[in-house]
Amino acid sequence: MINKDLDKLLLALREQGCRLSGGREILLSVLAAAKGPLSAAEILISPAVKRANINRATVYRALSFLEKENIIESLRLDGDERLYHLNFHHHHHLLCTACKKIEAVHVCGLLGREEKKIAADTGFKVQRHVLEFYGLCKNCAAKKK
Amino acid sequence: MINKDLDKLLLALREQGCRLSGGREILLSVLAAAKGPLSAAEILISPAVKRANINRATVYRALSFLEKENIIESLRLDGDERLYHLNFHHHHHLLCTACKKIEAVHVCGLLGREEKKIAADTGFKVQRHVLEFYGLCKNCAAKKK
DNA sequence: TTAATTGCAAAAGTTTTGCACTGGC
DNA sequence: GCCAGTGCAAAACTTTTGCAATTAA
Repeated sequence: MINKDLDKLLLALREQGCRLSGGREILLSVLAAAKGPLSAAEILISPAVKRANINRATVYRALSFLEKENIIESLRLDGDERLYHLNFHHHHHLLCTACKKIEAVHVCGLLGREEKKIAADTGFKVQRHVLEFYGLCKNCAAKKK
Repeated sequence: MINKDLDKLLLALREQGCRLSGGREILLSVLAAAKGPLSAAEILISPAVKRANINRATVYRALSFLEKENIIESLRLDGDERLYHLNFHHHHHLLCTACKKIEAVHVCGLLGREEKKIAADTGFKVQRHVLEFYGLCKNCAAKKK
């Protein structure tokens, strides 16, 4: 499943006429294997990237390139760094403030309606949204009791 | 109105037993006068802060203190810096990707329901959420046509 | 008085850039 | 062969910290 998603994205890249360099492919495979969004720092210390000796500047350049091409998406959460993940299915996140775990969640229907309402009320034309939930995951909520 | 909001927050600060130093008061007045959330850099170059010669470190320390005390709220959007605004009414933002204007918008009812659903489905206990819309404001949308 | 707040300067952390070299197509 | 992509080192930018001096309560 992960590989199927990844293959689709690689195909999309080629179809957009982009070069698929070694660095970009490794980077995408790291993101595809990750359980949640990764920071540039986490990508840099991932075994695959270290093994291939991919430079910090290259990682940043590839990330911003892939984001521009809509292959990946970046998030700014409370922390200091930007987080990246594959842009395969649009989704949102549940961030546990205790253990820092990040889970994915699908919420969108209701925002579509809201966005239409915003357009009608204010004239603002929504192109995309960012929605993240902060709180306690099941485990941490149980511990706190 | 701005001053009424500000006064309430200053009162809240005192009631929480916090010192109300000159720096903090100026900083809050700058945030109160702003049309949208401000970055630390914008705060630093604001006339009031420059006039009072408030140090960069002081601004950052005051901001994180005030955030901890729930007097202000901070956001991470696409840009590189954190943005701050008074935490008077919880709200969200419409960010114009063309002219960078930021408008406030109130959306929350529907998220409350969604958060209950998340708790029921996943056990995750939502404490707060971040929701921001990116797109084109009325003016910019009209220009693009 | 005295504990909290501030200024200053320096450090830490993240991300970007210039330039010469390499590699994909 | 050509242009896009890369490595390296240095810079830029945002935010934090240690310490001595100051200030609000």
